[in-house]
Amino acid sequence: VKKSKAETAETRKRIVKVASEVFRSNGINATGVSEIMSAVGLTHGGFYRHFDSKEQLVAEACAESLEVLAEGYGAAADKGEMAFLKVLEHYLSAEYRDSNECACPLVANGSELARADKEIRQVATRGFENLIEIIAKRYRANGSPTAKADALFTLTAMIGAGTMARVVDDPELSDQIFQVTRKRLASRAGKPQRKLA
Amino acid sequence: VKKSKAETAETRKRIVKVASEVFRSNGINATGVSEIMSAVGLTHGGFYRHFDSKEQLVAEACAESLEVLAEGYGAAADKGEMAFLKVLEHYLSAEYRDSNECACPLVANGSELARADKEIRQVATRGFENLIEIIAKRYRANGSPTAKADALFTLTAMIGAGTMARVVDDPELSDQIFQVTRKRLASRAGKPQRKLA
DNA sequence: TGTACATCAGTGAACGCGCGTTCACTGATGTAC
DNA sequence: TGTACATCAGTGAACGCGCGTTCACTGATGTAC
Repeated sequence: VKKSKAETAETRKRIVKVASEVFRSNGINATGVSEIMSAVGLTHGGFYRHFDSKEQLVAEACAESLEVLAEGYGAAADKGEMAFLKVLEHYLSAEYRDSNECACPLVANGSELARADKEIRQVATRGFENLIEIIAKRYRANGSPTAKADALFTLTAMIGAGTMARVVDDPELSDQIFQVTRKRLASRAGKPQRKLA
Repeated sequence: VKKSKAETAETRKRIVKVASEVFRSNGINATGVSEIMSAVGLTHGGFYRHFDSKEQLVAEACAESLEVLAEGYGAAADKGEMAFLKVLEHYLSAEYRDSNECACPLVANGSELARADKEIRQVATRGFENLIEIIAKRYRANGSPTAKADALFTLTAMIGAGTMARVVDDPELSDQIFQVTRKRLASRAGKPQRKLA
């Protein structure tokens, strides 16, 4: 049942796309190759026509997630400070958390990625650096003399907040984490000389 | 080969202790019951004389890790601001990261805990709240009117920084994450009116 | 205090299960003439 | 343009393996008399 080259290429992309979603919602170790292939509508045996190993898929899925995230951040950043802040704050909201999606693999899979293969960590690092650059550019446009440091602090703080908001069992505490993080990151977003709220 | 009650109780504690270390270094899903029992010097079969399930052990190991962490934080906090800051900064240092230990399960296992059982998340939440209270008390002593918010922001930002410093493949970038986080958290530690660095 | 017996910590084989991966096979696709 | 053949995407059974958990067994511990 050979498929055309176009179909084959599209199937490969669909596998990566689906994997990026499933890994983020269920975890990397906890997700089997079969589960992904079923979600794509295929059987597991065909997987190795497209990838050398599960690890290769993890790397590509992680890259895909981070690229999509960067597109969103980049588009918002280009629309000015308010639009950008709005996107950041969306990721730090209870509604978004409760949607049971998590666009960011650094939040959804952070501690698994820290123990992953060299190749996977490389991909994660590149994606992280890319996000940092997008955020730093926004801060630079706002006149911050410490834009890269601002960006590093903002993004890592967001990742910590996103992670803990999902760990914590108590919705009120989870909301408080989001609230304080939103408030403090907004107050320093490109305005390094402003007082803390 | 029945053991005395004292021995049995001690064995149980050792299993929890060892598990708390192994889960933090190798991950929760990636660590088998056999691996932990071997590290304790026993065979896997005896595990269920002490615990109902692996999940129960995960919960107790997580609690143990967070209690030990809280003791360290608490002791440092009682010694004044400088001692406390020194401890916080230790956890945000390259030497500590490279020791391949990670005392904090919220960093080491964050994304796994977010998907864990109700009981495990409850334990993690209680441990997190306990840490928040210790940090908030320190900030309160420094005269901050927003001590709990300060503590939430500080700890979640530390968790994000610790996680990303371990994900990232490039030691320089990893060090930058620590550096900026140390600097900014120190500058606002209990001094909410101070300008940003 | 000494003896008889129930308890139960720890052993190691075994359970069913799902994992990542391989493989013989099918049949449509793409290519060479 | 039509035919013959090699390619290869996808199937589904099978591989070895390690997982969490169970269980019959051993023999020292703790208890009842």
